[in-house]
Amino acid sequence: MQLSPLIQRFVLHFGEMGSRWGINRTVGQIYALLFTAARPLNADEIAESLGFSRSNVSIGLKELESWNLVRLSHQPGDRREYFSAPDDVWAIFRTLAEERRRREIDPTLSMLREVQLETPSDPDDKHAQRRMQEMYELILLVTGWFNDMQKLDIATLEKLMRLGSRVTKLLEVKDKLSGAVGGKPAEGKRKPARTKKE
Amino acid sequence: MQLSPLIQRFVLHFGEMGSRWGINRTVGQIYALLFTAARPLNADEIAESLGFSRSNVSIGLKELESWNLVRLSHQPGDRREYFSAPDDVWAIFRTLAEERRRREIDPTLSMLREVQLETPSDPDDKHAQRRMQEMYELILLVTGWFNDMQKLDIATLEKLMRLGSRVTKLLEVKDKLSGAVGGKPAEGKRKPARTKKE
DNA sequence: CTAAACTTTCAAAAATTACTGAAAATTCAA
DNA sequence: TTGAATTTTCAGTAATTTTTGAAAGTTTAG
Repeated sequence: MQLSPLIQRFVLHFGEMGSRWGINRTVGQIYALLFTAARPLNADEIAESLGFSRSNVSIGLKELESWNLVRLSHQPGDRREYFSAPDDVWAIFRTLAEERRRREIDPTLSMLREVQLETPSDPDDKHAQRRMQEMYELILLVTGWFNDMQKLDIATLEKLMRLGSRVTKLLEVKDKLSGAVGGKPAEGKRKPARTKKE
Repeated sequence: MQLSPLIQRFVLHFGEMGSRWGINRTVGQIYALLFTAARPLNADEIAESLGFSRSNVSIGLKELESWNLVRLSHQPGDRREYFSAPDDVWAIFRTLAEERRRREIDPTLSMLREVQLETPSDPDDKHAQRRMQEMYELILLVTGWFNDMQKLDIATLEKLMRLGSRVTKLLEVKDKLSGAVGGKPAEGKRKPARTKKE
């Protein structure tokens, strides 16, 4: 299967970017191809289109499966497996974020958690442990937030994103309301929220 | 300089994770060491502590500089350069996010933008182009939001994060208010925002 | 300017990772 | 069961990346 220049360009780009994304060229190209394809493709078609060996494609697809980034399907009267990328780009984004967290963040969090339990042997050690704790808390806060955002349904999430930094206006309103009506009072002194111009 | 077991563990972890983060072992370990160190270190100290060759450390530091992740300083009466990681973990997080966007996302965005200008040659091509556009718009929305969030000052950002998915409550309030008071009317039909339980 | 102190560059070696073709394993229709 | 179709594994090779030591380059005190 000959690739059109349009698709070719996309596929090659993903192959090259692969290294920066922590995946290899084969995997990047396979995914790009599946993403743009109008119908599911089987491993032979992929191998032929991209000029990789059949076994290389097999390994690449395994990798993509482990990332939950491909769907498997079958065609009537054909024993081969057909692969496709999920249609919903939001779903893809979520999967990607989730898997990255699982592989790239969670192991670090456990390490940091365990390291907190050890007893520092000198002042330098104590300092190091404090730094690790700061890192731990930041990661926890950010990933927790990410997690929360991922739980929102798409429509809400999109609304929130389009709101962008104007969300601070809502925060101000909220602070005022909860102050006046007697809801949960905010902790600490409250400065007016401001956006910092970069 | 002998590393304590505590710091050793942290340093080795960062070295190993390096591959998943798209940096190499040397760079990961150097950064981990600087992050935990109670004072700036010079290149020789780093090389000795980690058991890398001096030149390897030099290259690693260059890489970290290109990521804006280290600060340079000098000690009185010493010509050597001393390196340290910024104290503020939030600043580190921002730098990291910014650099990653620049290297990992921006090139893809330009490619997608350019590819939109080409004329698809057949229905498959047309489909591919549509998919690329979906991807483009999603990335644009998400990175734009990220950008906005990065502009907030830390206190506000932290408040927002701790609010988590409860932020939807504010969205509801806002919708009600703007409807009643006659603020900027929301575009399209408005369904009550709901969080989807995963 | 010179020499000592320090840093960077670079070619080559070492280590790691990607890729292939052939063979083994699996699956399923008959 | 058998055997044809298909997928996976794996040992060897190729390509890439990392690391090093030596040499070259830079900076600055005197």
